[in-house]
Amino acid sequence: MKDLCRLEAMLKDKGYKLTEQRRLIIEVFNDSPGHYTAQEIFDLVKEKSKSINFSTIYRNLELLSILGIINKLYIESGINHYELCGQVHHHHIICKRCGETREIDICPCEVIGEEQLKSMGFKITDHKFEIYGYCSKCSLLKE
Amino acid sequence: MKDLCRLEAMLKDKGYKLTEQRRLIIEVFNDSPGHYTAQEIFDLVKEKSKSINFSTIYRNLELLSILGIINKLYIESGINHYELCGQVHHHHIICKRCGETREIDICPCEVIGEEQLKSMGFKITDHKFEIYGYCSKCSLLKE
DNA sequence: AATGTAAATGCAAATTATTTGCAAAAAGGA
DNA sequence: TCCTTTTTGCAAATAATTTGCATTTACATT
Repeated sequence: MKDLCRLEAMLKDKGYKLTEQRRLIIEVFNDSPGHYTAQEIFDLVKEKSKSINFSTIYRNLELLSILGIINKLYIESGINHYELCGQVHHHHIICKRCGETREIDICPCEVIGEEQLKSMGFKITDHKFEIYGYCSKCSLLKE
Repeated sequence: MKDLCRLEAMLKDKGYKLTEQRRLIIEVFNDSPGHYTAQEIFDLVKEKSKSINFSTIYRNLELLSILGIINKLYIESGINHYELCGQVHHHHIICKRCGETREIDICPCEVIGEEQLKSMGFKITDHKFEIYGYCSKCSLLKE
């Protein structure tokens, strides 16, 4: 809840107005951590008995991204997902047969030196590390 | 050149026909290694004075992906890139604004211990590591 | 509290990458 | 050459996202 206030303060600080819609979008992220698509946000806001337009959602996701409040992440299917910044960081190991997805907390960026990352000439915002293979059950079954 | 023949043989092997268009698409990858978007392939094929339809390109990229001849790279700009499989192992750093994609040869799996990978209980086959951010040009633009 | 103004919203239409249905054309074996 | 199956081109459909514009809203200032 205080988080919510902090985020709202951040908006005001930069001269953005605190609208009902904006509050509802932030609330989605705040209510339960995780990553959401624009569609999911649309549905969740609607559940709160408030209709919202997709263009409003996209415009605000863009804004929150730029302000560094949320992070746009790409998850394989071509649909963008968004998550609050500063959550517990993790990656995934995925079974190619059954699709089981498990979180792993090894992060390559912790292991790779800062300098090496900086030397790439990019302003790095995030990264994806996914390991694919067969889980214990499936590696028995497979072939 | 022999590579091209090998790929073409692979197609025939599986009962697919070897069309002019298919040969031209494979040639793009063969001519110079790298990753291409559908649009880039379209343009490159056109340069060879042969018109080709986008649906043909997409259908063939899909096919070549399934056959394990090329690799589909999902990148955050929303445009998919494709590259030949079996190139020197590398990963990518991708600009979220302009989509510029550069190869990096840091590989997390070399850095993370074998034992740690094994301890996950998966039979690991492959992995993906992508770093996202803004390239030098775009980090200036994006205020 | 009333007002003015810049910012934000909703709506509908545009855009962009990609996919699909279908008739016509081409590949490759018989 | 003929036949069957695959592939292509075309045009239209999707799906996610973006944009233009008139209307509405937030909120600082009277």
